[in-house]
Amino acid sequence: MDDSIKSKAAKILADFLVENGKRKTPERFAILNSVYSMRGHFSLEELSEEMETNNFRVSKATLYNTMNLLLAVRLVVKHNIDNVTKYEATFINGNHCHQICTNCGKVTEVNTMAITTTLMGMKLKRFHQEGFTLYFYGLCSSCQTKFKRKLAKKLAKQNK
Amino acid sequence: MDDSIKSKAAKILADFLVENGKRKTPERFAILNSVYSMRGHFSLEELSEEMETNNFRVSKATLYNTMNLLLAVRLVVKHNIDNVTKYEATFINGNHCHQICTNCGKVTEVNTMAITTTLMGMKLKRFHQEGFTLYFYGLCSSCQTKFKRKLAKKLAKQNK
DNA sequence: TTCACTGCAAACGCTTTGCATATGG
DNA sequence: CCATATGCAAAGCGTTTGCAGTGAA
Repeated sequence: MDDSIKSKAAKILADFLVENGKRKTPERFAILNSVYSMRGHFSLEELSEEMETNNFRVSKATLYNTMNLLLAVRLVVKHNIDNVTKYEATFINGNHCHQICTNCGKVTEVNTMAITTTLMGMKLKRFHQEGFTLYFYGLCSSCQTKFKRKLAKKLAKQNK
Repeated sequence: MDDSIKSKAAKILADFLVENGKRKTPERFAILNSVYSMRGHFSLEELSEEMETNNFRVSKATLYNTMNLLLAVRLVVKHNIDNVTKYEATFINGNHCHQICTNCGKVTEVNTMAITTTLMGMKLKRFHQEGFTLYFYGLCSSCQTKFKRKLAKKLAKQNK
């Protein structure tokens, strides 16, 4: 991961902490560092493992507490898909949308610059927007073909 | 709630059940009926209460099971905001977006026809879209003013 | 008649909480 | 110094699971 991104993220966190009268503890920066070492979606457990490979152990309580801080600053986004919680660093990969297959549950990412700029540029009433999360629901390509085959079979049966 | 919407929803469910070799049990239709009697976001518990006022009691297992069916047909959408799960009937109020305040957690709805038509019309690669969910994150108006006051105080202090 | 569905209660696992200890400012 | 954070372990609670009984097809 690009270190300049990491240091930018650390600065954002530091400013936020000072601004809100919170402490700049080593745990918080170590967690942020690990978060920005992860690729794509990750669970708390996976994050914890990443931290241990860096020889930095933190308690679950601290992990949860810190992730909530990172969420508040939007250095991290949280997803809850099929009752599974995953996190994602926001600076990496920037704003992107997710496609979720309602049949098999597969999640894929879509980069849609057009949408991003439209949505980020939106002026909302009585609301100061800082970001967004967008999920598309539907059928992934392999589930589509499954359904087509199923349908074809059914029609063949009817025409017998 | 408009009964024609309820009966349309019931038809969608019935078709889905037949299509997938599932049974048309009274519980499933009673649950759907209650779902479409709710206003806005609701929890499973609130849904359960609504059902009891209709003198129809179902077990939690059945409630969860059925809500998953309704989610699969997209007769219902599930939100998980601040670790709280809420459901919402999709036919009522159609497609709309949510504004979530990252400071106080307040959730408000936005009707943005423009966005809806843009997003629904989007052709996604290797994906057959059937709907979407969009969340805007930022500061609600009252939290904005709070921050402004805080900032003003701070500046006044510095200029002393 | 059969197999999917329901109800019940127990199990599960993620998240929160309380308290003693440690530490940043 | 003291208010905030951390670690640990226990508690909490929404969701899932297993199994026996029920009922739709």
